[in-house]
Amino acid sequence: MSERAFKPHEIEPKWQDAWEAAGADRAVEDPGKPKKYVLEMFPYPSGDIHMGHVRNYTIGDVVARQARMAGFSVLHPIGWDAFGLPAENAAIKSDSHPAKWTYANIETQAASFKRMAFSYDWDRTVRSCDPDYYHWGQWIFLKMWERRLVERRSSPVNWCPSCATVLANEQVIGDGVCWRCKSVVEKRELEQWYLKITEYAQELLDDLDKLPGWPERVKTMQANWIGRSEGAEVDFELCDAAGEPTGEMITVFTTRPDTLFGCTFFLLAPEHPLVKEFVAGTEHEAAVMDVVQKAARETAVERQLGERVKNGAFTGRYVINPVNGEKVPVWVCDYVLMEYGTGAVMAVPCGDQRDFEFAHQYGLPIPPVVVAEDDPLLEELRGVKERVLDDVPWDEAYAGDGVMVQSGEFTGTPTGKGGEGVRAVTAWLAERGRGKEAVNFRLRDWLISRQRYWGNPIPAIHCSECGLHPVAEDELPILLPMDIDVTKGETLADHPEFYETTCPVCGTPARRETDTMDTFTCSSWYFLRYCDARNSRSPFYRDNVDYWMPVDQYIGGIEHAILHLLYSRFFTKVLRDMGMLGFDEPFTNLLTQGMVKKDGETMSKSKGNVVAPEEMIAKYGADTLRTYILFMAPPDKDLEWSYEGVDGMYRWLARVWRFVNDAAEESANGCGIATSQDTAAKVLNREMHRVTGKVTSDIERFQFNTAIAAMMELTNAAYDYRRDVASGARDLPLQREVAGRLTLLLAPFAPHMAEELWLEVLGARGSVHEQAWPAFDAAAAAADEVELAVQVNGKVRGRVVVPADADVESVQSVALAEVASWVEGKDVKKVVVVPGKLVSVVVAG
RNA sequence: GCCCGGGUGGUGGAAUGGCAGACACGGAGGUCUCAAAAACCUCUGGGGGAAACCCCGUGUGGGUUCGACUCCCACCCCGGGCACCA
Repeated sequence: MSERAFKPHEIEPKWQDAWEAAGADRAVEDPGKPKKYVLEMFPYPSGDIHMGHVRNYTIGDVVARQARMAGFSVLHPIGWDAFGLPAENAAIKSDSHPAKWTYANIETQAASFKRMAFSYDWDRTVRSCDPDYYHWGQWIFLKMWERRLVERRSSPVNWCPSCATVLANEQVIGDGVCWRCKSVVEKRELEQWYLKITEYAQELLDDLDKLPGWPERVKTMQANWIGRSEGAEVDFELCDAAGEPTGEMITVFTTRPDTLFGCTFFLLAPEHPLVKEFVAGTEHEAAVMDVVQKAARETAVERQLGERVKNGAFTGRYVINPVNGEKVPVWVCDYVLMEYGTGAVMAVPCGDQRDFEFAHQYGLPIPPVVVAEDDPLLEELRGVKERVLDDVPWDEAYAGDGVMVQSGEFTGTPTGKGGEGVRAVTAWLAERGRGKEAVNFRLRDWLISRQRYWGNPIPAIHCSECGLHPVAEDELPILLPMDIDVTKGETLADHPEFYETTCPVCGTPARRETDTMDTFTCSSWYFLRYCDARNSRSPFYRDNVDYWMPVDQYIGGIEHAILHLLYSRFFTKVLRDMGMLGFDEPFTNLLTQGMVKKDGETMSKSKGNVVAPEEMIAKYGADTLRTYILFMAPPDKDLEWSYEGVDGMYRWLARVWRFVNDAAEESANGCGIATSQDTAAKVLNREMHRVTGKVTSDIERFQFNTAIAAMMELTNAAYDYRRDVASGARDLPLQREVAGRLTLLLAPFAPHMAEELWLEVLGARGSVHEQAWPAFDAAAAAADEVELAVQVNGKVRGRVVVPADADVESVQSVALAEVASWVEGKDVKKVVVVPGKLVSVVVAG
């Protein structure tokens, strides 16, 4: 037989050109079809594509291609997250300009994506470093400013000495290192720009419940990051240096107001403004300032190291506990954080492990106020209202549920997390105006300013006469100047021609802001821009966004579980409140794909274990690479690269190729007969229908590995048929139908080969990618006879073949006969028949 | 410490509570060939047995069930996130 050889390198470029010329992948708003927005996180143009890209974008491409065949109007766009520090570092290394490096890499990656046959609508390409994109990033910033969501203020911030810029909280990862360069982050007190994401903390938390299509893991991480705590704010009255009440209040946040009677000291963060005021010129100044300075010097890493020693010092001042009027000493200590709550804490050593340790260290009293029901101590203290015991006999604090003791009128109240005691004490305080219910979040505002050149300029002007002003909307975009030499370490702050301007309010000489925005501001709305990518009057029109959004399927790495995904949710909610769009959440379904590893480790140049996608395309073709990377593991799990596995995938595709060619040729020559009644043909026909259903449902559930396995089973069934049935006796129309079906099912995975088989081998009309996805026929997939396992007391002792529609009684009797020797002489207690599966016989004796 | 995942052959991995190990890689043997490659065929969890077949087996120990990789309880190990957050 003179069949055509499988030559991926000839057919792949041919079809890529043909599809591009035909504009095959353009997204069209077709009112006659349901829409589907399939999106993969856009890449950073860091150089050649790597296997992580191949995996991410292949997953998305299979989903997009299958959706088109299944009758959806599909938006599947691509772009580049093109601002950022690596471009500056690369420019310094190569004595070049970040723009040059960035655009060159975009070209390289785009060419690779085309070679991989990713079916993008290239007309909608977005590059975040293009002025027509970052223009609208600046515009959104101004709109946020109008809505009081932008703030410039001074606070302790994270500083990366290697990147020479500040970082957002979310960008400090692991043991206090920079997310990008892994350097140890320092604390500095600086004035910076913030987006007030905390205004949306509650909604960002609540709306996680609106995302059933997100992995539980990601939602948990976001919920933990937002970190909501319920409790109360309690006002303590300050005393003056002589210990006399001043009438002035200081507020603390606590989750356990029910333990207020156990408060024996009061703590201030080292950075708290009252600290210096309290100790200035007193005998306590030296010791307190020692604690303050030590805390300031401490790096994030030092804080992580081993068992932390708590440092503290008495300030000489007192506050008054509102529930019992007790005078409580005020200490400064390094485990209280200025950024959380009010920077002041009521210490309850019997109920909080940190306070417990601190009290031990400095010899402060630890009176028990909440005692567990099963604690013998409760017998001694039950009903005791006044403080009679000053030190608990415990080795550690008790934070669980229990009964209040030594707590005045509240003594005897059951309490614990959300217990009655919490509500009772809070209500008591509220009645007297000394406290109220309160909620605190761990989430901090998003620090977005960066002291770097290659980013979106912040559109603001500093006037020494009249303050800080936004740039006028019609002056946007503030163009990022190109004549900056980063190889000399220059930033915008080194270029007067950029920053010298006049104040838009008073007209005096003023200074333009020289910080740029965090790149994550660019990636927080790019998915909206794709819906209306060439709009020059607005970031996007609402009609277009409301048509395509929300993203039906979003695909990307787990490393963005908090960062990008949280910021994008925030932007979406703000834009919704601005009336720019009409939905609450940007990404309906999220798939976090696993990493591609080699020898158990992530691929990296320094480890020398990188497998280059382009080399694999050159050796096997893109179809093999695409199919392989989906077959090796479920998409959300890590994948271990195997060269042998790629060989195997190539072999299978070649096997499919030969079968389709043989089936087409035999059909054309007519060297067989139609005998679709025989058993072998029935088996093959059924397998074709079963596999159609399996591949369809597996793609829906992102189980690409089992979808491919099912297609392999169909291939094997086809080869079994050809082996078992002599060439003159084959059912040629069936063979041809199977060949066509396999080609259609394979189209999203191996698009070039499927197209070649469809048009050139099977001689069909119209691109395979424009064909309707084959419908699943359950009746045709059903067998008329089924084999059942017969169990006796849970063990398989035989098998019977029965008609698929056999009634329970006849199945039972056939099954009992099959296992007669196991049942003989025993008492049959029960027979369970599971249709199509098995028969379970229970015997005794 | 708290919160998520996960633990199945030599390997990657399959199994709406229903025959554990689909599919593939690797391995062994074979067909074709002067030979090799390719292709094709057979076998491939462990133990016992000549064989039919039997016993054991999804991290460990219990439980629910006619039946558990799957559900429940306790524990061990691995990976990830958070962590002096009051």
